[in-house]
Amino acid sequence: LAELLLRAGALAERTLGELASALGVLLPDDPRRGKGIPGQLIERALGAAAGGAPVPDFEALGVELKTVPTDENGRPRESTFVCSIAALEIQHEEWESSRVRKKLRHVLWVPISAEPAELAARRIGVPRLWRPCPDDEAVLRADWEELAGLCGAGAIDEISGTRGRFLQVRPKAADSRARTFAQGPDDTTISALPRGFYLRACFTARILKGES
Amino acid sequence: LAELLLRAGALAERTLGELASALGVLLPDDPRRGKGIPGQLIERALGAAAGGAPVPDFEALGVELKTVPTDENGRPRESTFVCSIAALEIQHEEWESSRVRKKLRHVLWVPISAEPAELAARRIGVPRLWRPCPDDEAVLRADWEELAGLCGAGAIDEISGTRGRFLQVRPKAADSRARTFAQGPDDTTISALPRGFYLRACFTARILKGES
DNA sequence: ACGGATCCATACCTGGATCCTG
DNA sequence: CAGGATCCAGGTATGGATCCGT
Repeated sequence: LAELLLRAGALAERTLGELASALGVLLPDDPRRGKGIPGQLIERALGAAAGGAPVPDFEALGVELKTVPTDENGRPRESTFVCSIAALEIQHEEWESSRVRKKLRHVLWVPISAEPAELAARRIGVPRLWRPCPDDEAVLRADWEELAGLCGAGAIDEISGTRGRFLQVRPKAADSRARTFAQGPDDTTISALPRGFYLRACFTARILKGES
Repeated sequence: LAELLLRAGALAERTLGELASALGVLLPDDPRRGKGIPGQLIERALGAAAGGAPVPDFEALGVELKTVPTDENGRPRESTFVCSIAALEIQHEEWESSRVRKKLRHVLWVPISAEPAELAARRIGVPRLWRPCPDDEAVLRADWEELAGLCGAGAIDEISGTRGRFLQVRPKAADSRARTFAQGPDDTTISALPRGFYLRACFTARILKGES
């Protein structure tokens, strides 16, 4: 853990362009074409496990890595994706064993300034290792239980991004025509837009400021 | 059904090259690079539903399409792939509702001479619409129950291609390093090579000769 | 001769997220 | 300004099968 923090701290003040050339990665000119690049560069720089596996980024430590784009004042510009929703299985899940809780038990946050827009010039900030305090976990749990409850009750299409105080449900798909199978009313199955859990920017702002 | 047979019959004696140019498809020179091309050309020529969906090729008719490569005497040169094995779910399946049985309930067989090797010169043969007779279905069922039973009991890695009289289990993967999750002994989960069900050539030979 | 190994394409899913318009 | 829409990569699954070494 100490080593992870050291290595992450050593990235602060460097630009993504420096990181990319050190790793031999070519950056796209248009940032819209590389939405996931910052996160993947930091993963590689810190030796995180590569995608796919259902394990934390730093498995031995149980630590998840999240990069977050900030404005010039260090405030998050965006919400943070947590995980996708398995819309047929969530009705059988409980908060204690949920994917959201697992992802958020221990997180290394790495802020990255989104000014300027050009990927190569964006500058990495000071990382912060975080665990939710009991009060925050209580809110996350309440949000999760409300949202997961709606999904499990066949009301996934009734959920809008306005629900939830820290945690929200929003689309997570290639486009709005994408479809997955979801729980419908009364044990039926419906076709629905794939969705995921996200942390609101107001919550991650508190984390980055050290108020959580 | 009559129309399907008419259209399939109209393909007999034509070459894959003729079909490909009629459909605007470019054939690879090396047949090893186009193992699935003959089947896909026939699918398109007959207006079968394209891949992906868990439905028969001709859904309204409940008919599955299978092409089979033959030697100069019309004997199958290869076994015929039926379907992949969902190695974690097969323990809950029964023959009556199995994917193998669904696929084989009603099949339009289209033989295609594999001489010469060059794809464009291969000639389509006379199609045959087939349903398994009760005796054959009894053998298929016995084979399936033996093989599926082994999978469900966590012995998928014990199955070799020698088991089964008409139906066998063989690898179905990009290569031998591919892995999927499978049922292990005593409710454990193991990592195993993906496998599929295949019909032996001795069985499809009888079908093509009209002896089944 | 045939059992194990392999080839191609498409779709879906997850994980990395940010874009953008009303 | 934030909820809905979207972008990319990589892995897995399935469906179309045939290749090839022992």
